Amino acid sequence: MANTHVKEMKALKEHLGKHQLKLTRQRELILSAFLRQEHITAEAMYHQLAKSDPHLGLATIYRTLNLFCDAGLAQARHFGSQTQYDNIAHKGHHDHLICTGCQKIVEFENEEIERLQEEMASKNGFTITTHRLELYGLCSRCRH
Amino acid sequence: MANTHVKEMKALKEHLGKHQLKLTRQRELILSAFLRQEHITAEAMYHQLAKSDPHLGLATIYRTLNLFCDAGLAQARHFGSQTQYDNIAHKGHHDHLICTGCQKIVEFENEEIERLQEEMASKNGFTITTHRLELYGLCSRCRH
DNA sequence: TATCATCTTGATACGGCTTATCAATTTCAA
DNA sequence: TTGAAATTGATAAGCCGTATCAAGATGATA
Repeated sequence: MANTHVKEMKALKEHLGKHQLKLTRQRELILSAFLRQEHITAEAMYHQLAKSDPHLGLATIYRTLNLFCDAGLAQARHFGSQTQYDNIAHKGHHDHLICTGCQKIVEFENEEIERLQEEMASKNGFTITTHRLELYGLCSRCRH
Repeated sequence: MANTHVKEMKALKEHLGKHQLKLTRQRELILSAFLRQEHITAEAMYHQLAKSDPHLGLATIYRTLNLFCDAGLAQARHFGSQTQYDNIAHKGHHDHLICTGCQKIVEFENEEIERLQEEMASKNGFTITTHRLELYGLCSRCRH
């Protein structure tokens, strides 16, 4: 495990400890691979990791990515017929523009929107830990 | 068919005409039910319409809702494991503040955020048809 | 309005994605 | 080191949406 991901590793261990779960070789491997991505599907990760560990099961990948969601490291997003697991660390300021024609995804960030979100939250007594903003529509190509 | 939905009916007929498709009893029934909703799943509509027409097939609902998407009356959006069909005519959106402690959901609206969304979209060549904004965090009560 | 090519429907089989199941294995606190 | 408890891998099962196809409905045409 690269020491660049110490923070996330620590967060995971904390979650595991709190819920009587165990740190396994597979969980370390999957975390390491996951943190290198901005977002990935279980299937894609399965093929990617087949090289380092040919016996790693697809079910384990699904279970582990869902575990990361519980631990606050990942966020699941349903798109098309698949589930994308977003890396929260990268995603912090990445919102999505999604073309419903060709499924293209464009990422963007806007500080002003973030600021207004904070404002709306505090106005309602909330403290935001994460958010999700997706704009659906047609890209210039698909509009015709 | 209620005469309140004349405009949408006309749009549908236009699409049907252009593509050599036919206007059927089922399509009229489903359109009428669909326009009363802001968004609905095929399954939900299936149960809802079972009263008026017990023989209406689920496949027909899926086909017809997808047809509405093609005709520009509806917009499919993947949510959880299901597909929500949004009524395009309903433009008023509410966004959500979701407490991860007690699961409370607070709805809010912010014109400025909507405006900035449009801005980001057009900057990337997109035309937005719908969006989704969810802020996750803790409400004042759960913060302690 | 009767005809009939074409489209649509309803029932259901099918396929893709994700989760449940369970025996064997691994983890980790004592 | 030991053993209770969690995890894994293989795969069955489940869910959602689409494809298939015979039977029925539609609507352009005469």
